[in-house]
Amino acid sequence: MTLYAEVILSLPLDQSFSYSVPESCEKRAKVGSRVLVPLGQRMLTGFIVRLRKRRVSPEFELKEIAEVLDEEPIFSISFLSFTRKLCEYYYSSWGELLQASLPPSFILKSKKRITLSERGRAALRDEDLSREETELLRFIQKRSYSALFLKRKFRVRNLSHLLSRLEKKGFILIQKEIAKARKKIFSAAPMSQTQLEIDFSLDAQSREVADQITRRMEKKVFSPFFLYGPPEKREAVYSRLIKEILASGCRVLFLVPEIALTQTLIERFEKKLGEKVALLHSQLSDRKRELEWRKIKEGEVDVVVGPRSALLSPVDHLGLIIVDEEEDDSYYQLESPSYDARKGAWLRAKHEGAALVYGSALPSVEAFYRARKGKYLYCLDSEAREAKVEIVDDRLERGLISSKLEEKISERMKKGEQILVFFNRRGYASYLFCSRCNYISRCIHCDIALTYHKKEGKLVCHYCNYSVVIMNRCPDCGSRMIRERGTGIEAVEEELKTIFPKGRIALFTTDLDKREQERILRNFWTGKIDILIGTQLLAHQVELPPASLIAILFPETILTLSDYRASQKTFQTLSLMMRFLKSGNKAEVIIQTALPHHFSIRQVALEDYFSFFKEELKLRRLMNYPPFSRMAEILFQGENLRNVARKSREFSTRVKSLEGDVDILGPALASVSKVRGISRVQVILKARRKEELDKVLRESLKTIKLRKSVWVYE
DNA sequence: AGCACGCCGACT
DNA sequence: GTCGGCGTGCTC
Repeated sequence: MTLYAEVILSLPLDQSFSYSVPESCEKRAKVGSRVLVPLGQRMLTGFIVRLRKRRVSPEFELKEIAEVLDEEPIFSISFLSFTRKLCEYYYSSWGELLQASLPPSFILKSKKRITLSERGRAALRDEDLSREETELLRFIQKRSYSALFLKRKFRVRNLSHLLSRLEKKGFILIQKEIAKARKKIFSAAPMSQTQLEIDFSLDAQSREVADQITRRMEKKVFSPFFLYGPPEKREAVYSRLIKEILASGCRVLFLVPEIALTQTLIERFEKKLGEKVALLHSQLSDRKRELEWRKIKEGEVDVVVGPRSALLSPVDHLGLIIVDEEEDDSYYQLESPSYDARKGAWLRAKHEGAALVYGSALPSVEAFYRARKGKYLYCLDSEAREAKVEIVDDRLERGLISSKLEEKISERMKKGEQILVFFNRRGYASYLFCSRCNYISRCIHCDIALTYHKKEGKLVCHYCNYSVVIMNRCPDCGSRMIRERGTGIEAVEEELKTIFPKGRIALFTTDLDKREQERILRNFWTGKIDILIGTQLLAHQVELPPASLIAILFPETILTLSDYRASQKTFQTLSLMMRFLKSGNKAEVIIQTALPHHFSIRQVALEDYFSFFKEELKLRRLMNYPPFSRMAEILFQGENLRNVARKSREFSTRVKSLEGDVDILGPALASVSKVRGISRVQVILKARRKEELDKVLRESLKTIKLRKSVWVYE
């Protein structure tokens, strides 16, 4: 009797494909196994998600599975159902998510190899060929190439046309081959005996919290916790919980923000937890990643530490998931397959009956609200400190650096103390314009003005990196009256260098490469820099030597973003910066702003998260933003705006025609309406509950055939 | 996604 | 007439 398999492929489709299982594969074809299957002209790696004894749709002949790639299923049933839930929640493709959870070498697919034939060689000599034909045949003279490579190399739109023509004429050979899977390497690493060195120094309050959580954890049913408190105390509680869970024979998943996994943290973890920990991070090579994946799969690892993608690692017997620094947005993957690892952790813990611990000193308003409401908030008091914070009203100032700030910096410099300056805009000026004809240089690929980078003498697009050498005449009217508008961080540096010519001043931005960034940090640590000026990148550093003066310039660059979370982002970023303040009452912070009365700036100054939370929550309630509603942002993208606009209108009409209590905003051009030549139109949906969004979105997304991304905010 | 097919203007 | 650009629709 024939078996039929339902197979999920890594395509941007919300659909499975059915294949018949040939007798030779019947034993190994199991739910959760990888298979090689034919689809159209290709061979692809898919995943069996269901086996049937009878075929469902008898209308057409099914193809056979070509090969089962695994001896034992690579995905457990519970992992399959968890990932399915996760991508349903975020409207992503299940196949893409499953693929993303595996090392790249586990995915086999056919590739077309193109080789020049003898006749082709002759034709190249003797025959008259079109420009494109000659170009391609010449290119493949020396060696053969894959079709995909050629497609990228030549910007021919319809390569398959060209290739099949050449094949018909006998000029080229097209072979389909499947890259050989590397031999299975089962790293037979011996079970490590490393004793866990865990620090138990918990104060009374932390011990009480840890005990409460432990008691609930022992029941081995899903239970969420939110740990609100400073990093050292959270870490102590985590250590204790990890120990408890390990003792009970379960494993731990520990998620941290992308940027937090620096070498120092990795070393610390290794020391504390020994070899039974797998550390996943972005610098890992494919080879190393595969090795770690296998170690986790084989159960040789008890604790998996990593950024959001670690959520998808194959840990069995999961007893505890920790999501530290819950407020960090790097948990939300915006590229396909998009998902939020914070919600993902919730879903996974629920599936596995595990405990879930979020931790933060600056929780997102949404999570904090839910934790309070759901009665799973646990507070660890931080030691009150009285930082001296002063808000300087910039509207009364003339220069970039207020006289107050200048005075303070000068004082600190005299004492030989270090200063941190935060300003969140790269470049020297937002743009250049001609004061005669008002011409502004814009990016040719994106709908945005080019940012002036004085050091490089360039105008740069911050969206696609396109750049042009700076002009001294207006390209439009030829006038020399080129002016700057909008201050960037390079201008801050220039101004400070003018005021303090002897000061050792450095910039810290993403414009520097990794090595330069490290060099600057080292120099700041060793005291070779007096004033370090940086953007977000600086604020997100895990550690910096404490500074006795921190200057925050124009936080309104974040506050005026068109995002309902702008206040929260401001509060978070400024608080992050203020972590680097030296303790003791001599240290101080200056916030120089044109919005000195805004509540998020005032409450940062008071270091009062709770007041900020209450204020922000009030606004969210008034405006019906999350956590009081759920929002979905749908971004339509395409080469011609006409088509994108038409499809997005079609979509909104469809949504409106469906029954549902959903508000619809747009379609409207996205805030940057074109990026890399792709036009962008967005629609925002708002509803009381996620289910209401689902009801209309599932239906209407299917019918619109255009590249689209969906993001969920809740 | 990637691939084939079919339609249409333009150029030997 | 063919070539090559482009939109459309399907893949078990």
